[in-house]
Amino acid sequence: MTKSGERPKQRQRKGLWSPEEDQKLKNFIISHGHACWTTVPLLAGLQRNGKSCRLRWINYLRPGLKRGTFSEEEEDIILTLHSSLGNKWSRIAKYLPGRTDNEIKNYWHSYLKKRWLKSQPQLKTQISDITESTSSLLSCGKRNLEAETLNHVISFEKLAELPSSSSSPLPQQENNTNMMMNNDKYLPKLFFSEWISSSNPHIDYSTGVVTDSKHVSQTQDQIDEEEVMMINNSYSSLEDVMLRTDQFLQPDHDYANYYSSGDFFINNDQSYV
DNA sequence: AAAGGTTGCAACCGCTGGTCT
DNA sequence: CAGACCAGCGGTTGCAACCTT
Repeated sequence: MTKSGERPKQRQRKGLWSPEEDQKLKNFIISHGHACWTTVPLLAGLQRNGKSCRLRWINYLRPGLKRGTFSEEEEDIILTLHSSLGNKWSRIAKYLPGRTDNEIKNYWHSYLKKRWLKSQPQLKTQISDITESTSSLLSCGKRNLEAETLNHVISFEKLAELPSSSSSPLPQQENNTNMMMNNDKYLPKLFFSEWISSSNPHIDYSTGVVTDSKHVSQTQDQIDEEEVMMINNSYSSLEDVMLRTDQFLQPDHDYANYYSSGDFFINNDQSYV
């Protein structure tokens, strides 16, 4: 450290990350977490700045990230949320588990914006129609994915306005298929990452950060296994999430036990266990 | 096959707001 | 209260891969 508190100037690398750098960063954060991003590169032996490490971790290395193309449901969510939130990519990303704000932003600029511009007048009409018809559709039990997507999004938007509460984030809502009773027994599947972060203290899957030193000794295999489980979970479709929230959990189940046993997740054949 | 254009994505930059001293 | 520091966010850039001519 210099007199002014600056760290000694070290030649910092820029540009694409090498597999070796990725491995170093991943290993370091998995075993130590990141108390302060500016110290991470120093302690991990990387010639990068903390900001770069943080970005690399969040956008590429952290567990639970979904890779690959966006589903139609995800596209719809982005379009709908963008119409109400604007370019609030981080907020939009909160509703798409496994997707990063950067990924969503890139997808918007490269593809969705064009689609949106093309279909905007049509989209407005659709949304207004959907809004009008949602309550009647739901009351007669008819499945309409678009209507339910919108309803879902509206519910989540309200949720986002609430003060953060990891244990029980859901507001009381009536006549809404996506919001269950606010008693921690029924929750929509989209909140899995938040549940895991609260029920599994050593890894916060919303950021992928190891937070509890008691678990530092966890092996790479164990972590990889959890990562795979998380990824598998992320690939459940929005329809699964929205239409089956009443099925996938029974009252009185212990989420932490579900998580640790693996029973919590969906089988490959998409049946719930 | 080669050159030029386009696209997609990773990473950087600058700004903002929160926290600490 | 002011300044320093940091994390997070959104806009922008750079570049490799792909496509078109």
